[in-house]
Amino acid sequence: MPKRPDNDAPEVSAPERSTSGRAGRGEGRLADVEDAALTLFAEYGFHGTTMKDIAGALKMRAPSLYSHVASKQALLEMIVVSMHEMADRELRAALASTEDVAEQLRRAVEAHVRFHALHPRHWKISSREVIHLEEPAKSKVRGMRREFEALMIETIERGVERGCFDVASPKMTVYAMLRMSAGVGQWYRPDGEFSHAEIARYYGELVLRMVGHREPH
Amino acid sequence: MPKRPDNDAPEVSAPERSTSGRAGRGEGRLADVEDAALTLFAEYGFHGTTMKDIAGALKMRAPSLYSHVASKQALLEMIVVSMHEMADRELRAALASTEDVAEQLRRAVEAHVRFHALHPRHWKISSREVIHLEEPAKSKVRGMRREFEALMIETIERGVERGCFDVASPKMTVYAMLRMSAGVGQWYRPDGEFSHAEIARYYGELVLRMVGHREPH
DNA sequence: CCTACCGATCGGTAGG
DNA sequence: CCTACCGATCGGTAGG
Repeated sequence: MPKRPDNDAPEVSAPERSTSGRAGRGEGRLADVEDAALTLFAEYGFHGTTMKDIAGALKMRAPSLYSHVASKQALLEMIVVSMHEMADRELRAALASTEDVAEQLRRAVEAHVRFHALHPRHWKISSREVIHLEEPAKSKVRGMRREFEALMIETIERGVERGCFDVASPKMTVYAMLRMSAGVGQWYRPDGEFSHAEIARYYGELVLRMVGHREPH
Repeated sequence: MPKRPDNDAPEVSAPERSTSGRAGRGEGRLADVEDAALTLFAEYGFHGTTMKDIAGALKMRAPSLYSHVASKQALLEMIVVSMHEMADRELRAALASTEDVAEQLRRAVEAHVRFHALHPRHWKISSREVIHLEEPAKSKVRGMRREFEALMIETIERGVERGCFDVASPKMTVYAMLRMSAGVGQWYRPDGEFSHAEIARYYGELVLRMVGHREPH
């Protein structure tokens, strides 16, 4: 049995005011519920977290949650879908920010690493709980992932065509770099040895080495 | 709710004989129980799998499992601990197989990639369910992981000292390569585009590029 | 936002 | 290996 705080009664460890900066009632409460779910799902898993746990973190009773969210499943959907939308937006912005394909790749990796360092709960939940998403959300998310990978693969292929990358398999290379970047969210700590900016820079360099980029940068 | 097969009665999809090749009774049954748990925990998560599910996969009733295993928790422990022992053994064998540090690193990566390609269920469970391990198993596993990382970091440091690697942060480099190698278990398919031997070879090369290895190999 | 409560299901035990 | 059954807890609803 997972050791998770018992919430037989509302507790005193919750945010005193709304995370979204609002007054603690109204539409801002949905953001609070999502934030509590984010922390608890990431720590104990979707099935290891109960609606009572989430409510307890907000000093509420479980049934009260249902005035803000339709179901536990809907909470999971919000978390996973919004994460993929954010990551996709950042990737597209990085790719659109320059014409130099090596610089596109570097910025894409830096953005991705920073994203995972700053949103570790989202990826932890997304990666391990997709299987528990109901349709059509599950297919939607899987499609978004494939699209994300395709954008990265195309970028590397473009670099190979232009002669600045030396890559035998763009697909395997992308799988490798996406996993290592996402992995940052599992070991990065804000008070740790490296800042997220340092890590992003370092991983950007690692990836340029992986693709055999030569020119001075 | 996860869509997992209902097992109101024993079903007909289970192994007809013991996975371990024994007669289907006796000590071989423990291996069958572990194998069924491996598949179901990997697919639906530890909390998303019930003892009834595991029993159903073996055409049994849930209470019968308890003559082979002490608890659901004990099953999780067996899976996670044995995985880390296997991976550790393979790493040490790779490091001991040659004096050339670049070759040590290459073989370590190849072994690690192959391991994750061949045992994807073990890592999927280990990575997401450590949190649900009870003490002292949880601390033991975390110690084994740190030791594994330390062995890899030392290898890279040795390469830097000998002048064959160019690495600014062995620690970050190891985190990166371990994540990307473990990630193979999540996309490799036996009937897919690449064989696990091809992937291992490719990832070995990627890592040698990451560490700035130059000499011809 | 609450109390009261629902049917379903959980991991595990008793006792054969 | 089984049936019968335990206390606890689950997500969610009713009705304020």
